[in-house]
Amino acid sequence: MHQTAAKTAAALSPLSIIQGQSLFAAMDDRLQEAFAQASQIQQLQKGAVLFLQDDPAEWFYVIISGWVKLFTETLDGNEAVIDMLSAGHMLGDSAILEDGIHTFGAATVEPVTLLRVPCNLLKSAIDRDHTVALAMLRSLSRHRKRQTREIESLTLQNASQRIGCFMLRLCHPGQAEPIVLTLPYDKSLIAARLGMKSETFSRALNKLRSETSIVIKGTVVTIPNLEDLSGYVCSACSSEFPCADLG
Amino acid sequence: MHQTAAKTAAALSPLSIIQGQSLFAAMDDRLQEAFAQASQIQQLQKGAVLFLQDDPAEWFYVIISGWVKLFTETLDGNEAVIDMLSAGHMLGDSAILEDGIHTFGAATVEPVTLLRVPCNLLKSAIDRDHTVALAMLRSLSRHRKRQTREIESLTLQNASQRIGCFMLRLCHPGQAEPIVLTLPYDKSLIAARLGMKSETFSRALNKLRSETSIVIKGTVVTIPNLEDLSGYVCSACSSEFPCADLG
DNA sequence: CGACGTATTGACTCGGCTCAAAACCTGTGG
DNA sequence: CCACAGGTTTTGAGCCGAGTCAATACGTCG
Repeated sequence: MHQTAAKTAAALSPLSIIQGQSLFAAMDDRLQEAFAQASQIQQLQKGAVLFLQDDPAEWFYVIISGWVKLFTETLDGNEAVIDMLSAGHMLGDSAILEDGIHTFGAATVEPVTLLRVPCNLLKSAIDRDHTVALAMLRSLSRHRKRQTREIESLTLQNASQRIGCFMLRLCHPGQAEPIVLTLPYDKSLIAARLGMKSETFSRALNKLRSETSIVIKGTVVTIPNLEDLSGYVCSACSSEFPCADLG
Repeated sequence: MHQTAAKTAAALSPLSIIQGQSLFAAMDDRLQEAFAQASQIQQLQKGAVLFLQDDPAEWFYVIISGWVKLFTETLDGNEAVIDMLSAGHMLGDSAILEDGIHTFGAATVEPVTLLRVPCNLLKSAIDRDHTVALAMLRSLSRHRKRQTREIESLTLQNASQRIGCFMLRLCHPGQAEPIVLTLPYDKSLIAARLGMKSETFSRALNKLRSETSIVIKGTVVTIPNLEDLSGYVCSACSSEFPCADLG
């Protein structure tokens, strides 16, 4: 898993990371250099907090390896997991458009490598450079779509369907059956991510097992028949299976 | 309510509507004129469909008066109300960033007056004009914030709290107690908007009545004590009462 | 007054949560 | 190699919130 980071460590420079991000792809070389100069690669342990809700946003982050969770905490101490992000995703950048205040918190859930980039640099790049603003628009829009699906999922799908939906999103379109995949992080985290308790997750998984043909053994999931699963899951959703997951 | 539209009908020109929108505020006069030229004012009956999910997006809309509901329908025939919008709000514009396909449906829930604007005009304005792109970014960002609150609300608040939250958002910050307000649309619609059935709404409203000091009589709500209500509602949320409602 | 649509109430079911106990892993040290 | 400690996952029993279906009340408009 994290060997990926170690293996390619030699090839890892801020510049190369930046060039791999669609947000930066449209920038000219000088601007990319400027970003690379101002950024640092960070290695973090499990459970490290990148920032908290209402913090002033100094940095945003690009994930190089590992999983990061976005969350909010309620006054009475509950936590809602808003999203889980992995390699290649950016986070915290949207604070630029929110008066420079983070509207959610972010923490690692395992050892994570990431690139830390100053917000003000991005802010001025957007203000100055039209192509950057357009790239940011595309990024925000993708985000919006993701969130809309989230709302739909929470309102219309039950626990088992949400779990099935989660698994379908781990499948790549052209894959041949039977599809074998590994759950990307702890079940209790998946549960939180899907807005349920881990006990409920466990039971709902059993139900999914009995209602479809999938097989779960530890963290390994086998899907013998995609149609069977998607039939069960997508009936309570507005779009059918290959419901374009948005990077 | 709708007299507002009738009264000011004389002053209503596409141009004046457009100039009242923050998205268009930054445009120069010529561009505003071009938009006004290409737009039309429409009067619609209750239940009119503006567009459906997956429709190619030809137009987007600015609401002049009345309420419009945004929704998605699942394959098995359920409907989720994503948002309810009223005068001054835009809708359908985000399709520009989604390959020109609407990602939700929109329909009126009462007689509505609106301005219909061609999408391609906005699309090219964003592509060409940096200030327009920035305005669009701000608009999308506001939208994103709204959605995030939605997700939080659905995961963390129970039915009564969501109803209370809905009422708090109808209050204006500086208002003196007791606050008297009128529900903006049918209770069954509010229920759908808050992701619950109308029976549940009715019961949850009773509960809210018994747990706080609010008084409901038909469509009129009286809040004798804001703190009392917000204490009940906001404990299950990440931000406290005057949780900036975003236009 | 009667009729229709909206809102409420009642009785029941079911899904998901809580609390508590057992089972399962995984890594550590003897 | 085994035993054990720590965490994670699963299972069990009971509860509560929200959905369903059906019946009743309310309001408003003709």
